[in-house]
Amino acid sequence: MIHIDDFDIEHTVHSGQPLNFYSDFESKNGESKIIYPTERGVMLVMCKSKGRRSVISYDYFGDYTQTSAQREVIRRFGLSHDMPAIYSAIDTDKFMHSAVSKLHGMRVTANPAWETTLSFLVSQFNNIKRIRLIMKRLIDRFGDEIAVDGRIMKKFPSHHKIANASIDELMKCNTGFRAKYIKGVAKAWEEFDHSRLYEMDYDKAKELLMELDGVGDKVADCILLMGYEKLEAFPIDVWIKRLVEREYLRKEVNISYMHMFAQRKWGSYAGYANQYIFEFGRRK
DNA sequence: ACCCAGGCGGGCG
DNA sequence: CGCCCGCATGGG
Repeated sequence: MIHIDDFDIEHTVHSGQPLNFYSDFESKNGESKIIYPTERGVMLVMCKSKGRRSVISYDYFGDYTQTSAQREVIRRFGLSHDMPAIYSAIDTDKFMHSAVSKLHGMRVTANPAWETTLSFLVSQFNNIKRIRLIMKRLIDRFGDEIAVDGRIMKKFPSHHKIANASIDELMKCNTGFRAKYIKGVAKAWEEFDHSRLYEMDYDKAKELLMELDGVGDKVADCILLMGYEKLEAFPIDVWIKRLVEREYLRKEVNISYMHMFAQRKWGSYAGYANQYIFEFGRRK
C-alpha cells in the first residue's frame, strides 16, 4: 500500500503516455484498476482517492519481489515527484494555470526504457488510438505467455524477440513504414548499453539516442522524459508546436527556438509543462 | 473522397 | 544548416 497526495490515476493513465498504449483500465464506484504487461510479467494496480489523498495497492505476477514491484509502481506512476515544487515552478501563467487546475494530479510516468522506446517508435506520424492498436498486436504476437489468476496473458515483448522478428511479421501488426525502425532499434539495443543513459546528462543522452535510425528529436525527448525520467526534456510534436506558438509565442518558430524557449521558461521541469500543455490542449 | 495523426530520414538549395 | 517530400494505415 502506498499513500500519496496530488495523484490522479485517470489523468495519468489517459494522458498519452506509454501506459495508455498497452494497459487495460477500468473505473467503478471510486476505485480505478489498471492492468498492464511488463517484461517481467503482469502488474495489477488499484487506486482509491479521497480528496487529494490516494491509496494505491498492487498485485504482481511473474519475476517480481515485493520490493521490486513497489519500486516499479513508484517509477511508473511518477510517485516520487515533488508536485508542490513542480506546480510552483510551472504554474506561472493563465494558460498553464487552467491546465494544472483541470488535470491536477497528472504525473509524468517513467516506464522502462525499452518499453518507452518501442512505444514512441510506434507513435511517429500516428494517432493514439492506432498506437494502442499496434502495441496490443505487438504484445499479443511477440510477448511470452504468463498465467494470471488462471487465465493466459502476455508479457511485454523483449527487445530480443523484436530484433529476431522479420519485417513481414512486424508489418502484420500494422506497424507500416515503422517496421524497419522497430527492428533496427531492437537489434541496436543489444549492443547499446542503454543503462548508462540514466547517469548521463540530458544533452549527451539525447545525442546518443538520436544516433539510432528512426529516433529523431521528438522521439528522443519522449524516451528521455518517459523512459529515463529526465524531467527537463521537452518533446515537440504537432500539438505542442501549435499550442506553444498560439498560447506563448504568438508566431511560428522552428524547433530549436522552441526548445530554447521551453528551457528558459520551465527549466528542469519543462517535461511537466509539456505534458500539461499537451493533454489540456488535446482535450479541447 | 479527403485530411490528419505524440515524425523521420533523405535529398535539395 | 533549413526546408520539403514520401511514407503505411485507419479513424473522423
